Amino acid sequence: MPPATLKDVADLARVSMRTVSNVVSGYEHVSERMRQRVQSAIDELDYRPNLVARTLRTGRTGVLALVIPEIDVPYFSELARDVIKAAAEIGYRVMIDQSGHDHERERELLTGGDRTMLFDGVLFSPLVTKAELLEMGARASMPLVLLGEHQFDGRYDHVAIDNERAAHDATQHLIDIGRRRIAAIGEQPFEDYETPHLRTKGYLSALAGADIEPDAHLMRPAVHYRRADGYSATQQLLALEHHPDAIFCYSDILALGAIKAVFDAGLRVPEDIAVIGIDDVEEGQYSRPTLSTVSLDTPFIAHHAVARIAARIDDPTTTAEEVVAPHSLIVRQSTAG
Amino acid sequence: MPPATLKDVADLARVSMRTVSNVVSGYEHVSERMRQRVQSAIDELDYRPNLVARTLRTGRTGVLALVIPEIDVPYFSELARDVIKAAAEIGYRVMIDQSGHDHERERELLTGGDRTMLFDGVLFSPLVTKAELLEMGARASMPLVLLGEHQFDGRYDHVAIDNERAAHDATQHLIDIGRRRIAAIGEQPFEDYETPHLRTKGYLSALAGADIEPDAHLMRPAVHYRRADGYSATQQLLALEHHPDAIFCYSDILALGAIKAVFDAGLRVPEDIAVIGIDDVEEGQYSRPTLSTVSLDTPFIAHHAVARIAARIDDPTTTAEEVVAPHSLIVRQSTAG
DNA sequence: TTGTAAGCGTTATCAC
DNA sequence: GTGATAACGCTTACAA
Repeated sequence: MPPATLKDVADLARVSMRTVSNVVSGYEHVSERMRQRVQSAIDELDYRPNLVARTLRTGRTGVLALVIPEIDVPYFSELARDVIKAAAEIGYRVMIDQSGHDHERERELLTGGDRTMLFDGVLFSPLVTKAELLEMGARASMPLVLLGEHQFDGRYDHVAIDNERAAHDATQHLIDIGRRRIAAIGEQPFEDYETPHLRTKGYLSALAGADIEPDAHLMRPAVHYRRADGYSATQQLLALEHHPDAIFCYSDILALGAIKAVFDAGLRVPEDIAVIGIDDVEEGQYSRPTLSTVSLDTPFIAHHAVARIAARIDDPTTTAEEVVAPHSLIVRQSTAG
Repeated sequence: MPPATLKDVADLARVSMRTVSNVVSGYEHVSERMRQRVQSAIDELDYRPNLVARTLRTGRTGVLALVIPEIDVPYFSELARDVIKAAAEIGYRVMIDQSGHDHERERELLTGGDRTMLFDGVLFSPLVTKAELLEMGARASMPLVLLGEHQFDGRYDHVAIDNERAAHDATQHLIDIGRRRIAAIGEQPFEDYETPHLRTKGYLSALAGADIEPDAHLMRPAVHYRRADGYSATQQLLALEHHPDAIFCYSDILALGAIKAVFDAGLRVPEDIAVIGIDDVEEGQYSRPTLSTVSLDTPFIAHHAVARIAARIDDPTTTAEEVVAPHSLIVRQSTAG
């Protein structure tokens, strides 16, 4: 037996489809008697509105896309959790799309690609470069909020931390505990991503403030921000004639990989090398040593991102806003002493 | 300017909508001249088929739902990654739904809830009890594949490891390295979930095989399978007069929480207490000590689950299959020696 | 307050 | 091989 339709309900209740629709969508001006009659027909047939038909008619799907590089990177899965929660609170569902570090795929997702109209808006945690982003802006047909990026040109809504200050704070903390040979892992020299650049800027400004000469050997790139990348970058640092006495990693799991590399080399964290990350993922509270980090307040980010996209869906002409999410230094064992 | 429709393309190419549709969907019997003419009109208008309209007509959305308790639990985010990948390979997209340990929400998701017809099938990693599952079966209107559960009654497709044997293997390994007071964390005594029960069964059978008397004090429940649950359960084990010399945890992050509790109490892993988990999440390769575990082959699980659901969508009458995923013991530092 | 009917963009059934 | 046209199930002017 196929699912009941609006018409079936109307026939059973002996009213018009219009009236049933009114009842279903909670329209105000329906007499109580009608409402009862219709409701019992709905119950009897176990009627559920067909969302696809509704969407075709209204143009609204009630679905948001969350585009992230990889769902199994803890920061993104924790962000996804918060976004799904925030979206549910205002009646949206979330479809997660993995860009998988693939620029082509990102572009496709943003410009609509082969899946037009499957969602009302996009929350986008991009890997794209500045140039690509601008180019896409021209084609993107959908409400868009950028997460984590800080490219304010008045065209997109943004929700991000102050990356430069966050990196500065982390580096400053390492200086404050007396470290001088401070390495940085996470720059992406061959890409025009804004986030790593801003973090490098913050790292360098903190060094400058302490009159520490930056050393190019201590700045290691990381193609992706995964544990293995932090591990191998740290191995290279340890192979230097003078290894660093501290490492600032541009993500927590990069830092967790770094810590393992330090111990595998027979050195200790934090005694020989202090390590700090960014993100404050739960894993860092259980690692040994526990991980010092810069906390990003993902619930805040998720809440504001969803609020912005909802506003933009309701009124596409609303002026773009830039929301700066708070961050805070969290000192744990990996930088103790 | 609103997006171009099939009709716009037809008008521009001076052909009927039928012909355009044929070209778009790659129908065979279209003359090359027609195809060219239509294609250039498509390009000129930057036409993209409206998936919602197509769905309304065909009844297929091309979307699968993946229902899991929490996306930010590593096992689930890694599973999600593999499911998304496997689904993409055969043209499906995935919408992730968090049940959040909420039975009511699970039921709603399964019976269609308020979101009928938004996806073609459901991949369900359930927390529901046996009784609920059977009850739902009656109402569920959608193709369904169960992940991780092992309730074979011929009604649902299942993809799962042999939970009992996996637990047996883990426990046996602890016995093999000479441990006798072997604790288990993860039973859920107040719930009728099958997975924990099966693991407990495997744990007990391994003990029995080694003539070790089970000790109720060494079997600690865990409401959820998060790090904090493993941590607190282990604290309770350590408070016993005779603490265990090994702990088998029903998930990896439970085990990671357990390891932290052991060290925080001034004891060592594996010297004082060996620890093993189940799942083989990446985090366990970077923890200190690295985590022994039972590996689940999530790509296998994802691949077969997606294949089954696709088969069931194509033919709802196909007989339910039970796919048993392979598992393998992985010995790392946390049980060395 | 309720009924009638047009139309959202496709695909599919019929003819030709 | 191609063209007209009727659904798919819903919302919403427009009427009554």
